[in-house]
Amino acid sequence: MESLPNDSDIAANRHELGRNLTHGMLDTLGRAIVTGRYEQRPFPTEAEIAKAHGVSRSVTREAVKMLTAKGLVSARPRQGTVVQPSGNWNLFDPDVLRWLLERKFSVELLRQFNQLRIAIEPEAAALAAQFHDAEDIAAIHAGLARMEAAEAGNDDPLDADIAFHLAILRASKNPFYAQFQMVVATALRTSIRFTNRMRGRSANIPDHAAVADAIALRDAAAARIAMRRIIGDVLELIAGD
Amino acid sequence: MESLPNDSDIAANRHELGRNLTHGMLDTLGRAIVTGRYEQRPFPTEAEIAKAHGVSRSVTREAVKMLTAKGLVSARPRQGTVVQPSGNWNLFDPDVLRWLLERKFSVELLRQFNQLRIAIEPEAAALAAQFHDAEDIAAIHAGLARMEAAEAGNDDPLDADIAFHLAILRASKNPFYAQFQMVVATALRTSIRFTNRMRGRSANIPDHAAVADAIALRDAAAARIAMRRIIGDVLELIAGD
DNA sequence: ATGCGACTATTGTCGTATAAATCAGCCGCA
DNA sequence: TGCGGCTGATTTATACGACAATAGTCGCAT
Repeated sequence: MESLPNDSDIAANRHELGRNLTHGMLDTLGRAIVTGRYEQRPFPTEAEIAKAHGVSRSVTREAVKMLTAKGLVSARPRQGTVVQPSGNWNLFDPDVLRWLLERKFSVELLRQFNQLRIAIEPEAAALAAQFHDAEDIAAIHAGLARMEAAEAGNDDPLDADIAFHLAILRASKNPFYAQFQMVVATALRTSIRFTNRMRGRSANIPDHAAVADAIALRDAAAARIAMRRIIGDVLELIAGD
Repeated sequence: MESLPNDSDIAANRHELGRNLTHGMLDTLGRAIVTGRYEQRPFPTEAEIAKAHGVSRSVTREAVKMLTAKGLVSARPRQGTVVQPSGNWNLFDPDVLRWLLERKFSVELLRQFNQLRIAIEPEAAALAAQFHDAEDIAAIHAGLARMEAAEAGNDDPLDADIAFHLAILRASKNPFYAQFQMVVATALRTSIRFTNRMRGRSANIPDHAAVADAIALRDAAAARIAMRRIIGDVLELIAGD
């Protein structure tokens, strides 16, 4: 039932993801996979994809290779390209996470993600308390200041909240924790619609200030507890909906 | 100083990573990048890579595209391919992590990794205590049994230890925690040489048994504490060297 | 001196051709 | 009939060659 692509299809694809045809294909295929479009029907062959989207097989192959690198598919001669079980997907790849949250959003997924945050961020705060430098403290306080400004309507509450949490992850001085900057930013940003619907949603400034203070005082235990309270509140909000 | 490839170079590349030419190139380039070979000199152009390794530009391009997908490089016309700052690398990609640990191993990296584990695994144990099913308990006990067998020389201690920890991550029933299975397995396996050099290295069976018992009894707090002790010990071992 | 345009190096895209892998089905033999 | 190898078809893997698009760079003209 696939018709030959017309000019508008091609044009849409060409500008789909800013960059180039390959990235457009990557985005299109990635979204299709995470939304489960190929759970029943088999994944199309390279030739079919190329024809259906009006691009060359080279472009298709490079997009499929990127999906392979992210763990979404695996390709073997004669057998074709097959979608991997979701357990093999690299959930910490920003693209994969974005596709999941944008296209397959669910409260369950949001809950599971915050269960991860409650492991990561309190420990990151504890590490930040130990290893931060002046620059980190400045960034954390800047984030806090932006949250206060947002409270008064002079800044974006989400961006401010994100900036605060990212500054702490960075201050941990541990590349594995720093890695979560992208993950947390992506997830917070895509889940904003949900959390906003839930309430007027002004983040708890005193709790955030408590974290910042504990870090500045190099009190790792207090920082851990304070951060745990922040994310614990979010979790309760989600669970108790 | 790059000479034209000879037949043995090509043959070596062809069988380098089991799969195919593209994966061989991916592995070669990935290792070169994480070892910092291109920190001073610029990253070669596609044409240069293709010629230097005796493969076509198609293969080169697909390998570079996979590196792009993992965040190691970024390519723009006329400017060429440039290595991204290591903060942009996807450290939770099994390939990237393996390259890092195999080729750039350091005690510092091992310490930072276990700082991550001490955040993840205790919380995973707590979740496992809440959400495990019979199958999970069986897997955890199987891992424990293998560790005891290894103690007596009847099994591989590392494999047994890994199996135990992976079973708990899986039992958390949270895909984000399950994601760390590959990461933990990769890191433990590649760091075995170091940990073995450090001591006769028989894992602390009673501590592991305590975790298993707490999970089986659905005592989340106890499971968290017990797991934290296990990894805390590892961290002390590393820090106090 | 400065701005504009031509040049050029590099990735982006395309099409085609051939190789290799592997599965299904056929054919022959016992 | 049953089994095993052979053959063909399908799909990815690899290769090559060409041109387009893009973006620095350099030089020229004003």
